Amino acid sequence: MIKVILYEDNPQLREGLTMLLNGSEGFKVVGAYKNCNNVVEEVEAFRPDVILMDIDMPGINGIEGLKLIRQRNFDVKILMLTVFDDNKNVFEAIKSGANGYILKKTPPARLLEYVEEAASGGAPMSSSIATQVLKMFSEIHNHHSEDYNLSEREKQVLQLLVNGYSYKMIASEMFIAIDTVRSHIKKIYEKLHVNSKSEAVAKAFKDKLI
Amino acid sequence: MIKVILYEDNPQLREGLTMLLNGSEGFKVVGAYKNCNNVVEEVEAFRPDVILMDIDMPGINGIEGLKLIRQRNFDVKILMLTVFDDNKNVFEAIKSGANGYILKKTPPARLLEYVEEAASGGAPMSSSIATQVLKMFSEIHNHHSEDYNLSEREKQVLQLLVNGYSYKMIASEMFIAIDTVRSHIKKIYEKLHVNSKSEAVAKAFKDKLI
DNA sequence: TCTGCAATCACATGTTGATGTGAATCAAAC
DNA sequence: GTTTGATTCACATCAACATGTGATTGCAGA
Repeated sequence: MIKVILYEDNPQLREGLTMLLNGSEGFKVVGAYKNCNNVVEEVEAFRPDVILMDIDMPGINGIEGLKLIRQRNFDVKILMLTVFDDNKNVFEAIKSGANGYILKKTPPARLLEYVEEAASGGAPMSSSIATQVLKMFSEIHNHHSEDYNLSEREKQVLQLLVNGYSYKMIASEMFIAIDTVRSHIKKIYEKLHVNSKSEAVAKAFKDKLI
Repeated sequence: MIKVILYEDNPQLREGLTMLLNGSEGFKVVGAYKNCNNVVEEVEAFRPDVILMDIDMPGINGIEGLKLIRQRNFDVKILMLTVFDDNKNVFEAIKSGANGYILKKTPPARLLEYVEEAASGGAPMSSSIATQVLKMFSEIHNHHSEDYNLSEREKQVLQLLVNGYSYKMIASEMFIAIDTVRSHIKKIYEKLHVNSKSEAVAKAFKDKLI
């Protein structure tokens, strides 16, 4: 039996979901509220397996509710419910520890599957949401477009710069003269189009050269 | 009619998938290969809507195949197939532009749904994979542990340092004397436990203070 | 009220970094 | 077989940075 709490401000939808879940084998709604104002107490009292959490609610909204629950380390799966696949909220919810993110227009049968999936440790997502997540992910990790044609030796020097080494330290670390270090760094600046150590370091991080 | 190409080295599974898809309304297998050695030519020739791509194959493997296809900007959805939800491969596939990632043990009916979902722009994922993706995501974005008690003014200075400003530029940007900039920076170094501009910049990035 | 502390400025001194100019060696590419 | 570019080193000069020491102002909390 999967115990569920609903947070949803729209009374019709709240009632509808309650009836759907209570009318289905293996689900039981142990609470249904129109906002998250007492979310911690409610979760503590009823210890649900899954929470269906609307995002847009008056008072404490779904994202804030999610954070409050996660702060307390309750072992509960939280499925976010939303009308739109709004980029910003998806991002925020996921990094705050939501277990899934589904659209309200999800058909009832599919919704029951999602709740079961969440309860058993999965991460159900409406496909439009999943697409967004993958897109965000690949955007984050495909930033390293350029590599500026740094030579091996130049990369080593840049690495040491990033680690906070002075020219002198780099020279002794690499067993070369300090003037050679200067040469390399000059070349690096040309290639990265910068003209100071800290700009080079910043660029190394930004472009994930390091 | 969704045109599909399969890449799968195991002959039984390849045959099985071909029969499953060809035997189902709305799907047609236009090619089935045991490796990616000619992947670009094959995709070019048959212009499939969806590719089912095994990861572990002799010769050019699935990840490499994926990258080859994405390099050419073919408009094709690629579903990765794998036995395990191996962290490293999931990560690599997603950032290389896979549209979905599913386990081989996926039941046939569900697999057909996934192919349809991919064809219509979704991002089907087996739930254990989705869980991993969300976990990776929230790990990446919950790194900002400390904030070192920097004052507002100090944060401003650090921000400008990160942007590559010199002391002189910071002074004129903030309408203060250069000696005041020095004072702030000295304080910042103390708080961050560093002793050079580039170390401070590096730390700002690492700890996501900026 | 007194005490921190953030924010501001000043002066001095030594270190480090940035840039210019020049040159030698060696391997790979054309 | 010459050119290109990576790697190495040298000398010189000026700008930028790091550090120390000290001082004033003004706000906020004990």
